[in-house]
Amino acid sequence: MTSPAAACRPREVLDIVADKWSLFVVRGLADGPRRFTELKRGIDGISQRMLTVTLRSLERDGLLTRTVHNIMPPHVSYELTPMGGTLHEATAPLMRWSFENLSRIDAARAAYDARG
Amino acid sequence: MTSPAAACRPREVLDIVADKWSLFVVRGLADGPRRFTELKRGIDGISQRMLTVTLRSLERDGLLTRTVHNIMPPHVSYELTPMGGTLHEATAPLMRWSFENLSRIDAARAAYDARG
DNA sequence: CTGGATCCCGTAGGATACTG
DNA sequence: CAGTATCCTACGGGATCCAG
Repeated sequence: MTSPAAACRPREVLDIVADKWSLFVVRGLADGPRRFTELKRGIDGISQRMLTVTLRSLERDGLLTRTVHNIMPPHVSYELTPMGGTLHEATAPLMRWSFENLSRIDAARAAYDARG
Repeated sequence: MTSPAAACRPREVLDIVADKWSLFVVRGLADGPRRFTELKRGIDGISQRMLTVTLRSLERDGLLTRTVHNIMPPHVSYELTPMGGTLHEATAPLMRWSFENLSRIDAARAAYDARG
């Protein structure tokens, strides 16, 4: 692509947001540490594989920490890092916007589809 | 904060955000109406097909309007609706977060990969 | 200039089964 | 409980050609 350096690259960070599950995991950890199964129960529709993959990715990005507590029985807890916390705060307006505009978007879609 | 309920479906709206190109298109229209080729030039790496697809999707959701000027040569302009404008505003904190944390994320990734 | 129509490939991601 | 390992399919998305 050889793009000029002038192009800022929100791409890399927005890929975190653009991920299908990342924001839901971040949101699931917003109120404090959670364990794997707690997280899975709290995120509707996520598969165990995608929860694992997403957690690994967020851990790699320094947004959450993974702590193994014991040998047996296995007990692993996940917790947002400070940076993960600020990410969650940064997404708050977007979340609010989502709730406030869901019905309007539904209406727009219906109208668009009706126009054929 | 973050009341536990709200088991709504942010999924549908977050899918807009989770889209690879939507936020870039919204951003490209933030300063006023733009034409197809202007948008394409402004969004680094987007293909003509994905720009078309993304524009259609955003139009369907009521986030932007498409206006065809019946002159030669063909002239189509896209413009954010008020709702599209508020979406852009809602993403502002996230954009700011991106710029502020890019280097930190790069460092976290490097450290993670080094440990691995 | 603004796209629509095809072709084609890589990968995201779901289902399932197995392990420490 | 908290994953890992496969398998497999759908769809995202790039390249290319064509049309109004």
